[in-house]
Amino acid sequence: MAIILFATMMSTKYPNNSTSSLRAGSGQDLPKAYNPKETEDRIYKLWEESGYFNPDNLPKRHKKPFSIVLPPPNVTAALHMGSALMLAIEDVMIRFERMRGKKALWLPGTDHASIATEEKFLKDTKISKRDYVAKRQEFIDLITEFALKNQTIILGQMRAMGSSLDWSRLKFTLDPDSIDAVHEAFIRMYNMGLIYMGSGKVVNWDPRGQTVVSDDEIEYEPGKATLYTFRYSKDFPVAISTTRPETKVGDTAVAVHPDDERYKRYINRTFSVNFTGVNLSIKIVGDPSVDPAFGTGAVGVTPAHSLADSEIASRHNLPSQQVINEYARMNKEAGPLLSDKKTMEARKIIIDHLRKQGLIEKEEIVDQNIPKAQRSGGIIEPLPKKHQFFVNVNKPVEKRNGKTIRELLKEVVEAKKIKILPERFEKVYLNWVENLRDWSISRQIWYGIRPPVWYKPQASADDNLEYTVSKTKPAGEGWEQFNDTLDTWFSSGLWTFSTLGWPKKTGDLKTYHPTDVLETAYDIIFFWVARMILMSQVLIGEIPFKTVYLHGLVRDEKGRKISKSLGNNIDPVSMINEYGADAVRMAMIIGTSAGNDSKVSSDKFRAYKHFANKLWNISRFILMNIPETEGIRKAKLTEQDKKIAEEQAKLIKDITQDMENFRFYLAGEKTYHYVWHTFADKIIEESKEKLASKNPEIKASTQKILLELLINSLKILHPFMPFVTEEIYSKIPGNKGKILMIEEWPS
RNA sequence: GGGCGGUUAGCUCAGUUGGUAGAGCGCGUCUCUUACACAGACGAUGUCGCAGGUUCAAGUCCUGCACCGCCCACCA
Repeated sequence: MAIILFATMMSTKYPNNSTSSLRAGSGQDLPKAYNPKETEDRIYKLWEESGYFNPDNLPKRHKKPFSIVLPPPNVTAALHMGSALMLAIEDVMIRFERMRGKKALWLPGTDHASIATEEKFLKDTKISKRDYVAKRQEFIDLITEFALKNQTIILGQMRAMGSSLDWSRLKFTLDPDSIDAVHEAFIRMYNMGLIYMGSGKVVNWDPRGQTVVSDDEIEYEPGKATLYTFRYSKDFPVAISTTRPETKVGDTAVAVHPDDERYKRYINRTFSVNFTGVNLSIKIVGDPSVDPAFGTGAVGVTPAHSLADSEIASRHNLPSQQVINEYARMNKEAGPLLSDKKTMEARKIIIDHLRKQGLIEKEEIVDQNIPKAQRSGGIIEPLPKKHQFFVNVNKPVEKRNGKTIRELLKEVVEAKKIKILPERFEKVYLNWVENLRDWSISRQIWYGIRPPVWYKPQASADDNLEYTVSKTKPAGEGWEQFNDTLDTWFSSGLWTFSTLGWPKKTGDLKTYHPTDVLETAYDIIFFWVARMILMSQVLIGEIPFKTVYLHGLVRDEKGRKISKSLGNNIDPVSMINEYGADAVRMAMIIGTSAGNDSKVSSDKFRAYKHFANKLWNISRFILMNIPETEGIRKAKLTEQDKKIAEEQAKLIKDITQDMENFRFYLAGEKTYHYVWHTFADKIIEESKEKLASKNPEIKASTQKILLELLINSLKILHPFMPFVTEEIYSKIPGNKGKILMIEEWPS
């Protein structure tokens, strides 16, 4: 039915073969509609075979280097629309700079993303890590297989987007040279005293993921909790308040404000109490961090299970007693009543006990944020853990004039050595630096890079571990490498220079570092952007990039965040298949300003698909009216046509400025508007009469101006819509063998 | 508790340095005209969240407020 209808439409529309009446010209060979599917693979192959993705192969005019490293996608899954936006913007920048004569390098890579990949793998396969305790290598092999499968998909998606990445420089964070760079970085920072092993520091423990996580990997979920006010025992002089009574068996002190008249006389006295069958020795200390107005003004200090309390404890030399283990259960030290109970069960038991003893003075419901591990969702249990490595952010770095990491991080942005766009994120960044604590880099994840640290499991006492830091196994018997792996951001923090060959002194490093732009989503400004600045400051004394351009998050049609659990992920390749890569790119870029979230909508994709087709038909019309180009190029422009050329030159100047100032959405929109509503609707419409003119000068001038406008339009559109413009460019008579991708940007 | 963003046409969103509002989709009428119906011509629709202020002039700058959203800190 549909087919018949279509055929009828066609026949009524074109009763007599209308194309045959057209003048001779290559345009008549072109189909009526642009076909992205038929074009894209062919054009991408043409680009790849030209070798020009690799800046080393670019013609001589490309002198000044321009470089961007691609934020390496995690090999957890196929790319989503956010990555498509990233690829589109970065390819626009690279193609623009390449055409302007820069030696443009866009360096591709992927990230093993240790914790994220491991979590995703476990979820997808329903494998239990416990079953592999004795078979760690087997487990790693399975994840590697999973990761490589995703990597293959990802690299295909990047190509489908038209990304002009230099594949000859492709990197993966687990490549041998990348691992070597990580080891080198670790060793250097260790020797500089910037990496240290904590001895039982309180860490953020994720009982579900069974690993330590950094402060940045915690998300807070709003919730309610009961705040209990009670005394440890009847004869204890002060009452304390807590939402976590189960931790109180680990208390070693009560802190009050030093000037609090109510408690002043007890300060520095120690009391012995029996609390739920456990004998506690509680010292009352005066500490200015205590707010006398909150609760009773007295805090039970649990050094082992609270970061804040551990800080109080270190100020007063208090002992620490761990009572909760790594499975979020009470340990033996919690006493026979609580031992081996889950923390929530223990809480009930303690509350029952306190009620029976009449020790509770007050119960109230309060708002409380529950800290959860970002990846696994496990509730964070602060606890002391041995043999964990940290990056010291407050230690003076000798090679950097004695400035600390925190100072260095602050300085480069405040002094505008690194520009962050949109500017408001500078504040966000600086606020993070202000609150920065030592960076915990040890993870109990298996899929990742182990630190270059060796120890003797048999010979070493747990408390006094003998270890050595070196790339290779030390001489002698019994040495084994640490089982922990490093935070995935430790390796990606090196990305701008490890991908260029560091620690070797390569030509690439000299030519392309610091990179020009780091383009990424704003949600990894702390995880990644800040860590890259940190690593390059400390290890090579350079900034990693001159400008940070942050794009927003891509949301679904309802404005929701794209997530696996909502199942609202859209595969960019399915959109490309439906609308063409050029349309997807345009739709992602236009109407999306820096740092602001955007929504995907099929309407928008369709609109830009229509635009690609419009451009196609504009070109078809012009090519139909231009039999050859040589004579036309020699023709003289009429005054009127000169004006038209000037107007286009003005627009080009304008959009060039927009491009230079990272206003791609404006440049794209202006170009779109010009091509459709000025070039097609006005100039071409008016040209029809002139092309039919008996005056050969008018006709020649018209042909010349149309061709010029078309060529320039193709050039300025090329960064946005590389496929269709390249395809049309190759159809212009006289362009055989030319590649639009490296043609000169018009001015 | 601190900080940030948004509030502009029915919907989704642009609006670069202040000069009486734009795009896409949608809507109405007409149109096979030397390319394109994935099109063209014409058209309707906004007191630019609210209240003040600066200015010859404010969506655009300043102050306050409301609602929506985000980030950071985290008090036991």
